[in-house]
Amino acid sequence: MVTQALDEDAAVDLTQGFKALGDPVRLRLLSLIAARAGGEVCVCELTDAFSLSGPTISHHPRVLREAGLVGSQRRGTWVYYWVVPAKLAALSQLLDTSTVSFAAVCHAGPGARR
Amino acid sequence: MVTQALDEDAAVDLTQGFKALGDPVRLRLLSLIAARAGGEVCVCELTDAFSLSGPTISHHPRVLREAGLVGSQRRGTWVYYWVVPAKLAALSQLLDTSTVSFAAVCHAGPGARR
DNA sequence: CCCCCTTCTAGACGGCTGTCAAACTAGACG
DNA sequence: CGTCTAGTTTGACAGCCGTCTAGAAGGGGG
Repeated sequence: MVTQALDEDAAVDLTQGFKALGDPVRLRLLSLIAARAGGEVCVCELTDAFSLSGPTISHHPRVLREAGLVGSQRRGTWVYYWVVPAKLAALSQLLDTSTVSFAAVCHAGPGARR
Repeated sequence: MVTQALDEDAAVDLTQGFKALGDPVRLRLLSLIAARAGGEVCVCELTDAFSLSGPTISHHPRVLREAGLVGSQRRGTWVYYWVVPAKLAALSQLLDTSTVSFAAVCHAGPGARR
């Protein structure tokens, strides 16, 4: 069954998510958004939470958004961000050693492999 | 109180793990190791699975090891790697939106904590 | 229409990171 | 000891990434 693991394409795709999480600022940013039960957080709140320049703060949510981990919308003057639970769940499940984890994604067939 | 999320120290610590996963080669490497029910995989098998130079292959498991995601041991001529389920579980749980996730780590309250 | 506030874009810069070739170390086997 | 295989270390180099400053774009309010 599972002697084979992730094929390259799947790995690259998933990597996007993990790469986005691989920065302290973004991880805190995401946690800040996720911790908000209401779901939405205004960028201005994010700016206040870090001692970083505006553009830098602006940069990180974009990375999270491009990785599919959060969504965003402008309403009037302010921009709001919210998490995309499905994407987080997908990454979470991959690491969950108590489930099929890697095995499920991997298999891509018996001999497939570059 | 959970309006606040991950503090910086916690974020940096967790980031190590995600950063290690943020590379297609390492993700595939890890999946290759994790998919092995026996648990252990010889480096030579990893080398065969990728078309990368020896040193490069050698580099990636080291990153995984330094992130605490895998362990390694030399036995005779060969070196073996195995996963550290606890570490993977910790990362997985953080992303599991059905649990306390970020909230739990952040709050640093009643005893619990990484 | 003009100004202000919020947010993003553009460009630049320094540091980190993935890769390789070359050389070295650790064991096994005569 | 000599030599072969397995793996790591070292050093170099290109490309990516996080950060900043400066400036632009989207809207609200006099």
